[in-house]
Amino acid sequence: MADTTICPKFESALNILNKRWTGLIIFQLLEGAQRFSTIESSIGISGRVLSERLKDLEKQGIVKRHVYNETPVRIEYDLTEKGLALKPVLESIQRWADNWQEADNQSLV
Amino acid sequence: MADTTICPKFESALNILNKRWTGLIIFQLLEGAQRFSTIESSIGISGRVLSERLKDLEKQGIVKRHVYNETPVRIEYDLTEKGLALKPVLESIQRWADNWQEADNQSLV
DNA sequence: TTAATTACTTACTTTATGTAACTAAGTATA
DNA sequence: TATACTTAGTTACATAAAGTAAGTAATTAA
Repeated sequence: MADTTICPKFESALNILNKRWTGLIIFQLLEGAQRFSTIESSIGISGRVLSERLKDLEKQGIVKRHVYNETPVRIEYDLTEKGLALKPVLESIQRWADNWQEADNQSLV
Repeated sequence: MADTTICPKFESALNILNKRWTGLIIFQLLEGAQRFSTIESSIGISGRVLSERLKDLEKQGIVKRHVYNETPVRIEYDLTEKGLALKPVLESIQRWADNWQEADNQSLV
């Protein structure tokens, strides 16, 4: 794949959103900290990919993992400040969707 | 893949952006109508996938294809009103990137 | 006649994602 | 004591998506 001349910050930001599921994961976490299994079932992602995404997002400083030594162990993920800063992005997508998307376009995926 | 309970319009909007390359294609077209080979080389996408994406985007009413019978034939793609309406989305991503992304994060893709 | 140009398509390879079963640590139950 | 349950993953394998490189069709130029 060739290098491009577009702003690298912008490109790396797009590379977060253009991976499948990341948008929905962040959207979910905007509602507050959540556990692995909750995210998994609420957005319908597979555990394999969720695990991969959360590690990516943690590495990028967008998500933070918290371990609570209860029984059984409780682990929660929440957004960092950097992650919370994506809220306007998700909101602008929501606005566009409300104005321009048909409600039954899911099949066009 | 399970059904989710999240707003279907929002989900289908995310499904546009979370396909690889669509964000960059739209970003390019925000600068005005462009031909296939121009988009191809400016963002570094392969012809195979670009062809696929442009068809998708056309089907969703985001991009319009214009044929000019010159020699050799000139074909240009530009954004529809619906496509242009994505400008604020791309701008909010740009803003987030400026504030939060490191310039050298490309490798984290 | 051969080559060049544009906008693709085709065949094949590599990477990403989906599915389902499995593991580890701790606790509860029979 | 052995079995089962829970959460948070991981592993192995299958399918789908994307990358690569070569090919095609139409038209024109050398």
